[in-house]
Amino acid sequence: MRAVSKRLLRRRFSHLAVASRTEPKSSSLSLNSSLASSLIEEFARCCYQRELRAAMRAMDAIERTGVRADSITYSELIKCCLARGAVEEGRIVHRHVFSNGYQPKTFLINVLINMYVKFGFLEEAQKLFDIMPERNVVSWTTIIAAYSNAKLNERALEFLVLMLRDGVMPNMFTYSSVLRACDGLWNLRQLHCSIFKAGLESDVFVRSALIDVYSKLGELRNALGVFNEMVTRDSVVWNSIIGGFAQNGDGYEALNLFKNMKRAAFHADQSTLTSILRACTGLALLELGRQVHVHVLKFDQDLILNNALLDMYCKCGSFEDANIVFTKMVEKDVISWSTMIAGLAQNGFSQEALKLFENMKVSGSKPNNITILGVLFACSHAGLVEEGWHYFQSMKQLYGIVPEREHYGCIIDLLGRAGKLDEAVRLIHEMECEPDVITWRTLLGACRVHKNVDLAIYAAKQIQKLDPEDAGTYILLSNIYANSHRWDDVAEVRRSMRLRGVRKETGCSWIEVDMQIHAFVVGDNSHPQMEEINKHLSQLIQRLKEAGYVPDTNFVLQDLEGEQREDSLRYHSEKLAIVFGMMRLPKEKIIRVRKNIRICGDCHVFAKLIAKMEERIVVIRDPVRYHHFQNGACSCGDYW
DNA sequence: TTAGGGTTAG
Repeated sequence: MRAVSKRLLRRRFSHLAVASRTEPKSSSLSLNSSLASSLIEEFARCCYQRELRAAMRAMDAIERTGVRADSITYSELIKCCLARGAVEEGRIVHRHVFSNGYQPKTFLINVLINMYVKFGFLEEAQKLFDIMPERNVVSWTTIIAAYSNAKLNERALEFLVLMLRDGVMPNMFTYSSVLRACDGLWNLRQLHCSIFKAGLESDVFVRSALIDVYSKLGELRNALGVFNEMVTRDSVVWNSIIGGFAQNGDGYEALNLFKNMKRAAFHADQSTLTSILRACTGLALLELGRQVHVHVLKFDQDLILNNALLDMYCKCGSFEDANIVFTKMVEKDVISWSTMIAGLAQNGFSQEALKLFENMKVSGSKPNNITILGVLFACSHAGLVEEGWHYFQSMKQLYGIVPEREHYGCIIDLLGRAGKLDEAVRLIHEMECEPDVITWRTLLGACRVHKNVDLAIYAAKQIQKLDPEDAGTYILLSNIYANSHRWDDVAEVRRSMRLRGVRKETGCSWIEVDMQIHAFVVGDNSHPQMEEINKHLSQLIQRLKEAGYVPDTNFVLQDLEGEQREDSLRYHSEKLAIVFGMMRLPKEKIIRVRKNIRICGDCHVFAKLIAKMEERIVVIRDPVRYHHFQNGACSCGDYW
């Protein structure tokens, strides 16, 4: 126990001595002021040391002497209850506050409301708020913040309107709370205007809330505008803007802002590092991620940060590192398990993912909808039809998780890949939720693998009904026609694309070498070493051909002939990136390539052969999964 | 007495 000096107690609780002299006394009891003073001193000591039970006893004793504790005394006791998480004692104080028909001051009711809010009893907070004779800005702000935090956005905004009608002016506390309740740009702009009119736009809390909400709505230019206008920034504001860019998939800008943050002499804390890890994850920057890991060690008990680290290693294709972090983690939650399960599944270790799911259940952690998605993904990508069905059908019964569109999507993928296209279509029609573009595109992908042209056309038409601008559909359809040598239909698809202004996403691959990112796009010769890369690639292809490699021209979209067809395959961006990696990275280093569209069959064969012939490990991450190439094989088992 | 930032899928 801490030793407390009397001087400190007097300074902190000087008001109590005053209270013992000024508060109304019971008429039937004469006050023994010396007894009250000593009890008050005992009460103050207990509150200061958070000895709740002793403080409650002291409060009882004080009131038995006929002294009613004042508002500040009660509020100290409520702080004590909050610090101890003592709900029942909080309720007892509540009863004391209102005993003998006493009408407490607005200040004290606010404290009680705040106590119920912090304990999570919103209804009780609301009841107290309703019976208040007078409500000040703190009363309104406390209740608005409570609804904002509970994600009851409409209610929070409704109370702001009621507050204004009541003639109470919101302050910076109110605005920073209510901003989080904005789920649309219209509300946000209105509030931003009100903040400006009230002259509160310079408050750092309000600014960080504005940055955060603009970011969450994807309005990064507005978020950056608010940030740039700030004269004085603190670390939370920096974290808000960095997090905003990281969460919206602009890792480059997040990293750039992080550099500026360091230049402005701010240190990275857990929140900063989490966002930076997310940026590394999005850009597949494993080496930078490893450097961030060194800083994460300072916060090795931080669960959120460790989870971000797990995700970074999984998504950057280094499952070994993820496993080391996961094993060392003292605390694991459903996100840690789900990240690892999905990470294993995406990296092609389906059986291991399912084993980990069993371990998770043994550990007592309860799976959520995302965990099950990872499990179904593992089954789907390994062609485990029976296991997938089992998990899908039991998820509601065992874990109370209602299948959502994404879960159906995994099963449609599972059935489709296994060639059970009719069953996949039947399931789409039986879904409890409406199929969306992704559902139909999943079926379309399966049609392409199994060359079912008629069903592909049906699926594509469903997609085009929902989204006539979807470029992916045109590409897949064009692919199917090309593989069936239906060049007239290919031309028709391309004509429709031109008419609608739909453009195919250009394939791009990235590779990190010496902490620099190198990007490769078909037909773009701007890379300074492109001549050397092309030369190296031609030599490699020649050697591969001598070893039996035949370019698979079925993946060529255009209706080209002979060598022209081969050429368009030769310069696929992932091939350029792999060759560049071979040129620049030592043999023991893994060649890690990130791609914006899915890997084609020819590049897949190429990577397998290169891995064998050059004795290298190649990892390619496409938007859906990872391919680990080693010894002439891929972790996906050629099923993707 | 009231307020701000970070993690899993899609």
